[in-house]
Amino acid sequence: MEKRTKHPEPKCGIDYAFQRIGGKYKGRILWRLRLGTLRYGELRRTVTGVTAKMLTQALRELEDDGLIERKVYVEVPPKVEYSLTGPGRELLPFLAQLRDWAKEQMLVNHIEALPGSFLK
Amino acid sequence: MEKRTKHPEPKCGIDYAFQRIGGKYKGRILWRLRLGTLRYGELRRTVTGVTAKMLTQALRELEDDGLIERKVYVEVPPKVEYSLTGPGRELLPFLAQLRDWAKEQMLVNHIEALPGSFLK
DNA sequence: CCGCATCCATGTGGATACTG
DNA sequence: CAGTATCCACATGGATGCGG
Repeated sequence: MEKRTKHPEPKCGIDYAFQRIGGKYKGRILWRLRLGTLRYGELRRTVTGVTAKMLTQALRELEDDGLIERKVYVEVPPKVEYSLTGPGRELLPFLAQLRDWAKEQMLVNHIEALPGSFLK
Repeated sequence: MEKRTKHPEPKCGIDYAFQRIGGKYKGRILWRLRLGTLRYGELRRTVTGVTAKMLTQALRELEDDGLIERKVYVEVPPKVEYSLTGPGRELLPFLAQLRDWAKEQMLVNHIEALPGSFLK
């Protein structure tokens, strides 16, 4: 094992942000942590479809980028807790807004896709 | 040539949104289009680092997802213009705030990385 | 319980050449 | 000008097994 992902030089703010939260699972991980601390296993169960490998990788990158904090309890059985940092928490309003947009889009697209929809 | 990308079933709103705008260049493309219509060549020059292949692919997916509109002028030389649709425009406040967050993070991280910073 | 190591399939993305 | 077509390197991501 060696280096953890190093981002290429961002071209602008939008680029910088997407390098940090643009992964396949990172948005959902941050969103799951909005209500407070979660253990590794809880994240793995609630972020459906993620494998242990990808979850660990995403968590490490989020940690390296200062968006989440990783706290290890040295005990048996092991316990590791993840929580948002200040910068990570600042992303929540944007994610909420994005979620609202998505919910509206899903509704509209679903209605338009219906056969014989009254909107057509 | 055949099928253009089909998204897997989204797990939630956050997932849905990132499937549509989460690519390597999509955020920057949408952001560049915030001020109005742009031609293909203009996009290619201003979205630095993108190749023709990837730009075309991203534009097609954004079009399929209803976030941008593609308008072809049948003339010589050819001319193709891209602009945001209604749903695409609704993403701009999100991108603007994300950009603000990123600018702040870049500033803070840069200061902390300086040797002998007064913040340390 | 929370990972890491390894192998392997598939996807992403760049370089180059070509076209209506 | 605005793309396609082809080739290929590398990254992403899944499956499985092992370890503190």
